[in-house]
Amino acid sequence: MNIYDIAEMAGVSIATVSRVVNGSSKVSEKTKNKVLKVIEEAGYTPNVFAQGLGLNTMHTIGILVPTISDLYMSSAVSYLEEGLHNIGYDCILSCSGYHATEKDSHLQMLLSKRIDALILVGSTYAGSEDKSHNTDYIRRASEEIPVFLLNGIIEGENIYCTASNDYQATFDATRRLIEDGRRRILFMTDSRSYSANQKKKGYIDALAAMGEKVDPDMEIFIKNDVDYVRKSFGQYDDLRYNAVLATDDAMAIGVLKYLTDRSVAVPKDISIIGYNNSSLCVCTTPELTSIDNKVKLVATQTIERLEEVLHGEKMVAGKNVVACELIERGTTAFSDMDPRR
Amino acid sequence: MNIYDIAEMAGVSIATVSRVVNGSSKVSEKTKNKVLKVIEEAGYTPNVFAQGLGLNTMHTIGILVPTISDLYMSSAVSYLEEGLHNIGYDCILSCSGYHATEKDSHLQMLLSKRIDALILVGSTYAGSEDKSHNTDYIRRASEEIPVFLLNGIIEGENIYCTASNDYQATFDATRRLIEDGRRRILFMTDSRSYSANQKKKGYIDALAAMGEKVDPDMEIFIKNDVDYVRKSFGQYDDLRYNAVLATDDAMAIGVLKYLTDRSVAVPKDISIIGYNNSSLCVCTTPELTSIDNKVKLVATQTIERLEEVLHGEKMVAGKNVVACELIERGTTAFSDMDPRR
DNA sequence: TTGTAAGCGTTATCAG
DNA sequence: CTGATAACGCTTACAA
Repeated sequence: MNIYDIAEMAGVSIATVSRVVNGSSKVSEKTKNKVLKVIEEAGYTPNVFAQGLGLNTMHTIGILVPTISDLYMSSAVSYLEEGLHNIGYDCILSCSGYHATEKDSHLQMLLSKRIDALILVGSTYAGSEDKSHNTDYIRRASEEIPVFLLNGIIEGENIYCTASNDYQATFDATRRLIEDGRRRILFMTDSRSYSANQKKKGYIDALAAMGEKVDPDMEIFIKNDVDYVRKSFGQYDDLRYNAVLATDDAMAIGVLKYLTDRSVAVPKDISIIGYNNSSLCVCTTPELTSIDNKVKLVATQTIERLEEVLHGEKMVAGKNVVACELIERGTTAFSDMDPRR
Repeated sequence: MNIYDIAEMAGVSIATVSRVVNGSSKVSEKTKNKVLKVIEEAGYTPNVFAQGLGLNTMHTIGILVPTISDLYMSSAVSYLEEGLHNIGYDCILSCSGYHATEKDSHLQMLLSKRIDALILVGSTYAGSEDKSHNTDYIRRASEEIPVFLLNGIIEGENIYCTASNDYQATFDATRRLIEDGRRRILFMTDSRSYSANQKKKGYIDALAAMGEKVDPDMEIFIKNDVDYVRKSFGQYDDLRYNAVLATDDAMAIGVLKYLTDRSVAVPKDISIIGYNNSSLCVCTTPELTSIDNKVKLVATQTIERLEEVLHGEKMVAGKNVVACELIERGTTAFSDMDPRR
């Protein structure tokens, strides 16, 4: 069942059928209805491969994500998919893991599918200061199609970034803790990604701004896993911390669990702040205070930029930043003297 | 840069280039190397649209899921994507929501992309006894391409199902609770999907098998949301339940939160069992006992069946069932008298 | 408004 | 082993 069959049945040429299918205006109402009726009855669907060949697009967007089995990523992809669907694009999903060579090969696979644009989800694709993972492969991709980074920043032609302001978020959170009398703040992270670096910078700058000394021992690199953190956290006892700022909720919960096991009072003796404001936060006791990095907003704005770029708009902002919000729950108890309350 | 360019540069015909690209054996080592070198230097990549047109496939699998923003679904998709990638398929993801018309339209969108097979994730696609959502649209899809259900069962030609044995799981869990002296077991669900029905049946049959009376009031239909359950659960106080069996972890956690707020002792006075064994389970205090429905195994087996079917194997099992496992944590305290321990 | 015909870039069937 | 050449099913100037 192809366009020739329809043309014959309707007694018109294939060009006319094509025009009807594509909603071209230059078809008389009469023939249009005739053709539509035949299409309907025959149950005809255009062959997208042939369409793709002719138009050089299949209206497909590639989404690359380290793993979809992560609350932040799956949430982001959920919003992205919805937005793309609304503007008539399908999305092909690829999970690359965190390893550089895998990221590259998955990206190549996506590019070979002739996608119209590429969305990279998560700051793991934004490289970091130590050149351990570089971003050349992304730049190369951007020579072929527009590349959108969700929660990462790379400067470059045809690269469009939307990220939450993680620097400001940790800066504010750290200052808030210090103002509340917590001066020994543990900073926990599991990554050297762009985002992780921003968070760390915010933490350090806030310490400095508040006149506190920056102690490298207070920066902890650890696996982002509740059980792992819970079981291994004893090694940090002698740091005599009274607050914890984690770059992911699961780490924070690991600490909370550890402290609860040891009957340490949270938040009375130790305050804990997580990151992402995931659904895990409301499960713990006490519930976890967390920084909401506004994944919905970031995803929505990514789609808006994408739509602009794909519609050929010039002058689309290459960089977009969204403010985070501290969601206070039971693992912190800030005094009401804070100016922002 | 197309096959003609390469052919010219290499001084061969396009047929030869095509053979080299597709690794056909009938090319001399010499010309093969010559062509490969030219391809390498030119950075040529075959146009997948043209390939698709010729071969009538782009090696793409459609994955339909109600939402990717759900721990079970995202975990399933994660395993599916990995498996598909390994056997050379890309996946195009579509999130349909739970509404019948949307499910149908998203499925049509996927079919129109000429995918090689369709995977439906989650029992929401398997319909239910009340004909509120029917499964005709799935049957129709199966006339065009093989359809794979992950965690749902529909009988039919060209439909292949892999599901966890939810019936047995709730049957065993219920019996276990009764044997432990918990005779007033609340059953909570948020759905009338195939899977939800199986779970309910297991619960009811176990009650009957153990000589307990089945009280319809003990079956609670409620939203699967921690906060919602927590805030609204007071209305069930007079049911005087001493155990809760929920069809999803979030619901179970809502109850746990409610009971903790009211200082009810869990598991001493009330036992709680969740479902899915999600990452939420280890976050609560006490941690949540949950039924592990083996999403990894189900996904892996789905991919195995898919590979068989796509490789043209006849006699592929249309129905596959995987056993669940009760993961005991802090919200239950079964006595050691239980025969299975 | 409609039709004709030339691409789009492959694969695959034949001959040679 | 290699090369012409005909599909594959559509879009789109260009004619009419």
